[in-house]
Amino acid sequence: MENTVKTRKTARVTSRATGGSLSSNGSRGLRDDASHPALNSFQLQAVSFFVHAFAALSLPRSIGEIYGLLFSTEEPLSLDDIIERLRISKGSASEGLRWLRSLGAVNPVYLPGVRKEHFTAETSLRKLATGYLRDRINPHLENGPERLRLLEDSIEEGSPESSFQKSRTGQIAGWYKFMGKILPIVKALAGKF
Amino acid sequence: MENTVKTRKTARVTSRATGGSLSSNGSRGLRDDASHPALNSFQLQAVSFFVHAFAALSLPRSIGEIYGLLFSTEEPLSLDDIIERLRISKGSASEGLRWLRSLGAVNPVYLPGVRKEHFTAETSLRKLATGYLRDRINPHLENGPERLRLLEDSIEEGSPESSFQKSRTGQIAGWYKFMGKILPIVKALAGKF
DNA sequence: ATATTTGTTCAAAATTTCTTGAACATTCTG
DNA sequence: CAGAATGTTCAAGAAATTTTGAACAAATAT
Repeated sequence: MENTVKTRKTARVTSRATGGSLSSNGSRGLRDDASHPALNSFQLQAVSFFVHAFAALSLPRSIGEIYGLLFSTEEPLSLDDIIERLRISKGSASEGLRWLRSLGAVNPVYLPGVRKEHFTAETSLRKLATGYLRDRINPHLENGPERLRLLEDSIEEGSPESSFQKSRTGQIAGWYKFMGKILPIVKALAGKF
Repeated sequence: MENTVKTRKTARVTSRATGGSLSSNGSRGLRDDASHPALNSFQLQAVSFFVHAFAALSLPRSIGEIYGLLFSTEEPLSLDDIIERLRISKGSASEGLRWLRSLGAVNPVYLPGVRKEHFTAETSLRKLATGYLRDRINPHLENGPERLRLLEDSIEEGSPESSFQKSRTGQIAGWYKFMGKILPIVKALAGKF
């Protein structure tokens, strides 16, 4: 469902693991153009790490890159810092930051006397998990009851299948109950880390 | 990150919710050509339901369609039954079934005297959750220790950042511990549904 | 052994998703 | 207020993923 390794227009190279073992610099492809601030080895490795981790959630590479850079950098960075260092477009950086911000994965830092907005990575597991669940999981669960009702309404009452169909919708109802139970547990446990 | 609604070559139409509320038949686009077995309303609704649910996990539509059809059909279905009823290609059906089978989301049913392999949907939450975690989550977690070591090895010992970098890698180590704790809980609770 | 049925694989086409870059909006500065 | 700085949006292009369909392989029947 995801496999190949291809080259990009720019110097960036996808880092999809080729099945085999991890190269010491999992994702290269951050151009190191003398005139621009290069990433140190920890930052490079962190970007690689998060690009991979975010890909596991089918999230775009640019988001992993941005989070990885902020995660591995102590000072707050501005949009332009991110663009320069990762050599991604303004559009990607802006949209990526917007996404991370809405999740709560990134914290705005107000630096007195500085115009540009700066950000640091949020690393609290509780906040990250809560944000992810809120933004990516809940929206689907909220539709749940309505979708379930649609399904129930389509049961062919009186037909020979109706009994089977009822057991199936019952099954789904159980799945929703499971989600209702497990999510609070996840949040609670995440709070301990 | 996913938004538009477009038309396909065939009669299929994407069912990406347009933000608004759910149409009574969320995903149409299953051609209803007089010569082929049509889906009943419950099946149509179920396919729509699972296409949507699987999309939440960024899984291909065809997989949702296949699972939805099996879920909503009492009798075991063969590859050809699936192709006919969903009007998808042999390739998609075969690969989709392979994927569902490897997850354990689909059960082969051996019908005496019947050549074709037939399948029913597995609906046990425990089995589905276990399969999903095994196939899609564990592989990433297994790389974890190696990736973490790469990151630790890239810490610039002695530099002013090294302390910060150590706290960051410590953070990640904590995340892995969290996963180690939560996954068994998820499996255990799933077993109760 | 040969033909037929069943299922898999994979290159090319279709589709979706992501990225870029430039236009636009907004806020600040002098 | 004009101009500069900062950030957002979005259409077009690039890249990645999914689907198709046809060739191939395997298994069974005749």
